[in-house]
Amino acid sequence: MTTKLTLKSVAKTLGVSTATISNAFNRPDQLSVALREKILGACHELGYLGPNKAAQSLRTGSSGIVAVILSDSLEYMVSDPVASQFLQGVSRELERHHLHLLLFSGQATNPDAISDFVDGFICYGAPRNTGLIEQLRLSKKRVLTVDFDLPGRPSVNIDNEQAAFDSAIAVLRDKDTVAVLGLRLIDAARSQPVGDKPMWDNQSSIAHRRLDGYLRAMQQRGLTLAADYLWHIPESNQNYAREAAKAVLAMTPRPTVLLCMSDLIGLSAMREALQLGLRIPQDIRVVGFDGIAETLRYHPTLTSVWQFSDAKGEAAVRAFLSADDSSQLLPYQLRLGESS
Amino acid sequence: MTTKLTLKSVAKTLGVSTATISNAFNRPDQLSVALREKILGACHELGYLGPNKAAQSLRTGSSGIVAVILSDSLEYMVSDPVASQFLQGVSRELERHHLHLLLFSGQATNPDAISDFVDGFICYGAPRNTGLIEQLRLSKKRVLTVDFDLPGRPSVNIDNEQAAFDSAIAVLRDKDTVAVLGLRLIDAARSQPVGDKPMWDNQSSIAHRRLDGYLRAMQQRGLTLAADYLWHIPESNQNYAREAAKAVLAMTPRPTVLLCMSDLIGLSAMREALQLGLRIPQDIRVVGFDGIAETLRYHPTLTSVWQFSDAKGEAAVRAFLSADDSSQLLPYQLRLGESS
DNA sequence: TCATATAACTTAATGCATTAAGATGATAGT
DNA sequence: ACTATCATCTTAATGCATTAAGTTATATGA
Repeated sequence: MTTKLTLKSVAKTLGVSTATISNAFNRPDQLSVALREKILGACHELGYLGPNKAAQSLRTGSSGIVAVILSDSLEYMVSDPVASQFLQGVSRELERHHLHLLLFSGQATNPDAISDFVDGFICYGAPRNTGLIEQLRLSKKRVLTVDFDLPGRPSVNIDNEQAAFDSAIAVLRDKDTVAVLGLRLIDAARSQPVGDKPMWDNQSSIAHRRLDGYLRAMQQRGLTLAADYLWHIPESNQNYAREAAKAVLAMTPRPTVLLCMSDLIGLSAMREALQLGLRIPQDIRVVGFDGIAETLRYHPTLTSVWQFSDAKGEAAVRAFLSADDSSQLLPYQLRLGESS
Repeated sequence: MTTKLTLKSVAKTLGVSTATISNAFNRPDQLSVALREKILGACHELGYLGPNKAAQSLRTGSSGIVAVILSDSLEYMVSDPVASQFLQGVSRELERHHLHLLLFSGQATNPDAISDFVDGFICYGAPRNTGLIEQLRLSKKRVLTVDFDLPGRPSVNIDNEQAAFDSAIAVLRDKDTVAVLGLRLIDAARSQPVGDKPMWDNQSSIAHRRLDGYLRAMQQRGLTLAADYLWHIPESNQNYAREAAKAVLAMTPRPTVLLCMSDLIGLSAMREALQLGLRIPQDIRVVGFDGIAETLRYHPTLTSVWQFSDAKGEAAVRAFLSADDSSQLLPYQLRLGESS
């Protein structure tokens, strides 16, 4: 049985001190080139792959791993094009810095369980789980939030209110009947009109910021949002969206404009409208949000706010790594499509 | 400035030994109930969340984190329905055991970098990167492979050869002209006929096992596979698949059967065939592989081998956690659709 | 009453590494 | 020739916890 390989055992084998082996791996300037090469060669021979990272992390307080917490379930996130774009950006930028990505869902996993293994958290989307928010608030590690705010923590976001305003103002006309297909406005698992149910977390959620923007644009056009024309959709997915679109399109008077809080919702709404024999944009205009590639392949193309989620992922990592604790707003772009 | 919270500092504060604090968290039977509750209460007060996991992991050699290595890039995996199904299963089963999932791509990340933080590796799909294979072979941690074999390591898989045979034999008739749209058969970045280029890793790759199954079925029907009718597709995605399908359908004689190594390829091939005005299954029959939900929504529905990737993910985790080092073959199911 | 078992804690060795401070010998400057 | 400097390596304190073995005090039994 070969003895376990550690700094100590390797040092003894080579007849040098542990400090020297450590320096050979971490601080080349601390020893002669000849000895360093001899050591690294011998380590390779022996099969010693370098200092144990857990010990290293314990000693130095840094592990090179960044945790990305997804507000929704991993399963959902992985299938949502916006989130997966964001993840691509994060992953790319982390790789550039030779850091590793620990991905997990805030639904099921407890950050405390892994907090000691990571250098910090990038938290994507406002968690519904208030316990999680509390843990992040109290965490001693660096925490960066994306698409929502946490008191005292830096964040990366776009100006959702202004972006929503821009997209709505570009589409709305006098006399329009407007319906809003909103994302996660209340605490309900099915698509339904918001009615007078208590809204979720008015402060920081992107959905409410967007709603504010829509309402401001409507106000400016002299329009009001009728009671049942504001819909809650629990997740940005086709089934929930279709359900809502179908119901909204059946209402009297029928909306002439659908303001949708995601492109996936927008696309579903358009499909539903076409199925009913409505013409776009003559009978009904549709506005999305996010900017996903699928909207370009589909006809009519969807008017939407493009927010470049992959760049957002990269920006999030850079903000996470910087010492700067201020929050930043990223640029977005309104792109008019055939849907309006 | 409040002092750093550690076992030691908490122990001093409470006037007990570090061992007792440790036992309060890990071995309740080692101390009186009263003291334990007093300790846990005090820790909560102080904001001490429990023993540092890095130190714990260093001492005990176990961290509660399982790494899942994806042979392809994270970006791709996340968008492939088969892989994402698998991941769902893995994630679900890990959560049941209160373990955490560290997800990363074998392309960009070095397992050695995180090896010390995890309890082992579940490796999904044969990596092209031979360095990675070597690292996994040499790893001191537990390694379980899925969809390929590594000498001396347990694996989870289906019988790809037999499954491919079953699907082909159910569709093939005498006088058929057969084309195979294969996945990752050679080392090339574009879709192309395999020709006489050297095949990739004949031993364990699922693609070659499937090819063997197709060929055995053809042989049994008295058919042979003509030279340019075996195609390589670099990745299971729409663009690559369409390219290949378009080329294959333009060949003379035109194939009457397309054996496709994934459902995504099968769907793309059907779209291409319909676009050319061909009737399915009268003019051309198509067979897929994997079993993804999208094939049920599409018409004609695709004949395919269903392999229940989410159950495979769960099985992989169970096999990983068990002490059993033997490999296991999971059941699959041939489902005939309108495409044959 | 005294030996013995048990419950409840503590001591101290250990896991694997980092790093400031110290030791040693060679080189250089005057 | 003597001191200052530098390169090169070692010593030893430290990070945060686990756990076998040891210590007390209390309970049990004859």
